Amino acid sequence: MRQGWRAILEGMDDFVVLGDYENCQPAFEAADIGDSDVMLMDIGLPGMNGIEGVKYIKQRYPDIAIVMCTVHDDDQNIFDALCAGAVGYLLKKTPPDELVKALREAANGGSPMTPNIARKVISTFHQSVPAKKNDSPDRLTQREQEVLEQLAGGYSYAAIAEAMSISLNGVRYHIRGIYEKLQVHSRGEAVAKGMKKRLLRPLR
Amino acid sequence: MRQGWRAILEGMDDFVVLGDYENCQPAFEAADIGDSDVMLMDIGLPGMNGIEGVKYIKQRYPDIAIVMCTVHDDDQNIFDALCAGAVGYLLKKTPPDELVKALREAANGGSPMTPNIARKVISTFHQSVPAKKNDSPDRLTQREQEVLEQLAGGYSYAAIAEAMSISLNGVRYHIRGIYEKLQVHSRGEAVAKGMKKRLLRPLR
DNA sequence: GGGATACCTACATTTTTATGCAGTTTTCAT
DNA sequence: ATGAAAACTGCATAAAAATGTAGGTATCCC
Repeated sequence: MRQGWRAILEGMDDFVVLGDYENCQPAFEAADIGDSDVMLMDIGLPGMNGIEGVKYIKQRYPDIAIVMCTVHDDDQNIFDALCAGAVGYLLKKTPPDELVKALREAANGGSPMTPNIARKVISTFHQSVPAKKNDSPDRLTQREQEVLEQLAGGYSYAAIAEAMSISLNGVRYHIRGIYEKLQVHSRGEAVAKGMKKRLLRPLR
Repeated sequence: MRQGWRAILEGMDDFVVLGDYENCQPAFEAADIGDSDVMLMDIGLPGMNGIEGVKYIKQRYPDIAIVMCTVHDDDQNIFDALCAGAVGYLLKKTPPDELVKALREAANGGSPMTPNIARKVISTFHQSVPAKKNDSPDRLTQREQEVLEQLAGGYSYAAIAEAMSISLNGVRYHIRGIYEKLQVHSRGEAVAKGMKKRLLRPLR
């Protein structure tokens, strides 16, 4: 597969293949590794796996655009790779012409992904819908939602009280409601659970 | 512009245009609005803006795939739209053939985006690189990083102590370090700041 | 052989949080 | 008109968390 791609890429006049390796070790020892603009990386590799490989490269050469190309399409691997610093994520079944297009895109500041993976990524932003009147046995009230957001922001009860123009006890009242509905017993847990349940937007 | 797109889409035999509207109000009143598979939405609209529009639709018809198509390419608008529930984000300069392709992609479970926007989205996953020995006047130590992750998980000091096999005071020791380096005075603030600084992976 | 840094323990004190209990007001649906 | 739900207020107490002070041990660098 590697050989095939090398051949294809060498055939394009806007690509130069600096090297191809079966695993991270020899690749990272190559003298010209730092000259790469784009790097294609697998995950299931002998020795250091691809995700660790991404971290390693990112630490030394932060400007190389790394695109994952692997058979793994589970959330864990996808998000781990992206967190590690990969800019794109393709599956091995990607046809050659799309791969070439993807590499160009990566080199030009884009982030090539399969449509499916793109949707997974985008979905992490979606907040849970308030839902009119139905389902969730105990969804947060308007005010509770507001308090939860403040909690996530790291403000003290006193600060929240002031921001919301209510008393300290008022804040306590809402927090009680939040804890009960979320089934937690501390601020940290509430925020963590709020994130998981998409009640809070990722605070970035 | 709307008229142009309508004409183009009506020309495709796999599209049926249910309607096109200048703003949200009349669109949401259309009887067949719920039958849509895909919806194209602008942001700068008279009356209810596009982001609010997305929320409104998502609440009533969660299965409609909404693709933003707008001139706004600033982070705020992009992420607000995605948080509100949009599955794709295009710019108005998108040529017709790509737009059609994007709408098909959206209908088939994909998330069309311009390469630039895709990179912005992916970048939110990237964690700050540990950095060998240089810069950041006070970056967290290995252990502090671990503790911060536990804090973000919502665990109590006691739980963290057990998980890390150190004493309660050991946990306190590291938390001190974190607070000082992050210039905060509470758990919530530390987690919030850790997220902003990309020290923590978005906990989704 | 220092000196700096990370890692850890222990103890004490003050602030915040978490919870229990009680009561008032407004709104909204039956 | 009645009742449930939401949005508060107050007071009290126990449990956590935040901070200050004071050590002790490794490791790495010059």
